[in-house]
Amino acid sequence: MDFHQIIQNQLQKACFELFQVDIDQFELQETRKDFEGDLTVVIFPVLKFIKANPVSIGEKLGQWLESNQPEVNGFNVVSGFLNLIFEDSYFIASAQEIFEDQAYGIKTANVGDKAVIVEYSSPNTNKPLHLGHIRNNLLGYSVAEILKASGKQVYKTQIINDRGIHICKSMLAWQRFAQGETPQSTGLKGDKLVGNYYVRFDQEYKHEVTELVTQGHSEEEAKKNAPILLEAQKMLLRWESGDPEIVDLWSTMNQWVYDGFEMTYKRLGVDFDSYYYESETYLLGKTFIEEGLNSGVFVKKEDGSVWCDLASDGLDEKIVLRSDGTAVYMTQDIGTAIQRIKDYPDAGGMVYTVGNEQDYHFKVLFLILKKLGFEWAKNLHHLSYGMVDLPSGKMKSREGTVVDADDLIDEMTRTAKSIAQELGKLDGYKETEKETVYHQIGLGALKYYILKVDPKKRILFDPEESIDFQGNTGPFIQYTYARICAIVRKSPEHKTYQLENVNLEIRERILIRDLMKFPNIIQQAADAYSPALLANYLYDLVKSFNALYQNVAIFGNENSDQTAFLVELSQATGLVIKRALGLLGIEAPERM
RNA sequence: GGUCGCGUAGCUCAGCUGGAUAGAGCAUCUGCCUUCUAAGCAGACGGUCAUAGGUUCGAAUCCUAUCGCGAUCACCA
Repeated sequence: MDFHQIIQNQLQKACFELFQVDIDQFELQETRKDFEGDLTVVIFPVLKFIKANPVSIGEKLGQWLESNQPEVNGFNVVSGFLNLIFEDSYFIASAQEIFEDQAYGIKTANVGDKAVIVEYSSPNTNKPLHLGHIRNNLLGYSVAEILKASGKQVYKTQIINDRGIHICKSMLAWQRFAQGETPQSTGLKGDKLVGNYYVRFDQEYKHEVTELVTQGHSEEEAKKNAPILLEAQKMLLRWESGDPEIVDLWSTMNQWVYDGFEMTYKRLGVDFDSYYYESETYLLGKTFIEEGLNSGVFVKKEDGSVWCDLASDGLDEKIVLRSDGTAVYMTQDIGTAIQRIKDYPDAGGMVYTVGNEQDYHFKVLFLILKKLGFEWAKNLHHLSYGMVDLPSGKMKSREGTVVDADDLIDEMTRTAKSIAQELGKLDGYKETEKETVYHQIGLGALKYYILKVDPKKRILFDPEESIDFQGNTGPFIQYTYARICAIVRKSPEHKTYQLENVNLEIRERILIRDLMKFPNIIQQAADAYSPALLANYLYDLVKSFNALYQNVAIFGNENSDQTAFLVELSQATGLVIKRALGLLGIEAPERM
């Protein structure tokens, strides 16, 4: 049973015995570092029930707990705060439990519980992944891992936008200008190759537009009638009619892109359990429009278009089917959601990792699904995140101001390498081992930098200044883990210690308290869909550890029980750090 | 204009189910490498928590208004 709960119950009992009042909720919080104590009871809320001086109430409750709860060893009252001091043995025993628990903090999924589908990444197939996708991927992956750790079965998936005019643009430019180039012939990653032709299309298009304007056409007209655009539109029609030549080229080029994406995912360390493609799902929603019409959720207008009236929910009307009977974005998303639940019958909800520019869309989508009467519709969550901006402003692919995902990963790895070489770490390692560690550190820096920020806030990313390796950063945490590994490596073989020979100073108590919070933090992070919560906890933990282990000589201490305890405590800390890093998708090198 | 989000130290961010003196890192300055990894530790400097009201024993946190920044409001995706 949770210890806080025990104290809660005891306080209730104490109030009943001492004051004859029944209070079932007390405000408990961790004692602030600058006061003596471990757990604090805030007395003020109690004043509503007991008319007395808060200090005297605190004193009485403190005394009662001290004599009735063995773990409570002492207390003090500062203004309206009752600080409880726990027995050393309570902390030592807790540290030992953590040390021995092979899966500390991680719950395994209950068989009966509903699974969760987490969607993330979901790129277009006409250009390579960039910094924005990196935030999306890291968030989605990490949230999926956190949900798993909180005891849920999770399926990771994505929907790939593999159809539409933008794909045709790349295809057309490739046909015209590539002279049969392939990823194999050029050595380029497939997504980069295709992306180049997307850019090439745009150049050509702009060129044609200016030409038309000089010939005397209006700009608006020119933009609509540039020959290359008209041809791309024709190509889209041929694709839709299933023209084998076009479909063939389409699937070849898409495969190049997928291969390229897969390489980037691998480097990022993210993965998926399944993939959905819009080319296969874009017709799915239509059948449900029919059902919605029958049940009165949707209405058909005279021109044949179908709408959902959300005015009673404070929103406006939303179109769900065009007058020509074709699907819109919303139609597809309705269909895809339903399809996914069919594909994963054990799933009871979904998380969509999509940028905050689509807040309104998802609000509407979830509402419509609810109105259609799906049981799982109440468990849909939009994991909405802010843009990643550059100092120069928004990233714009047309202006060439995007930060490419692969380039960024390379850059981070290179920086890690040069810093490590400067510091003379990793001497005596094989070249391949070094490269692995550089990659781990470079990516650790990037991932932590992005994940530590509250998802809903915008991130300002300065590629020039790159990312720090000092302070509140991934490498700092990885470094601490590596140090712990060194302590364990160099410690005398493990011996058990005599409890009574172990002394706890304030810093040990703080560290153990931090460790004890871990399961709770996972739950909170899962509830809030926020890796940032976990990242910031991790930083606090590492700070606590460093503060302790910089000022304590572990080895060479004549009290060998104390040494054994400190080694065990650092091992327990290492365990939690590694696990927490894992939930953020960050690897923990044992030496760096 | 309507709706939603954000605004905390020079910079990047924590803290937000109301609780003690608002915390870190970077930058600047001062110490600490003959003992487990100095990617570190200890310390100094730095704040009208956008502004103004309100709620109460108590507000960075909740409510209202205002200002600033961003997103969104298509028979686009």
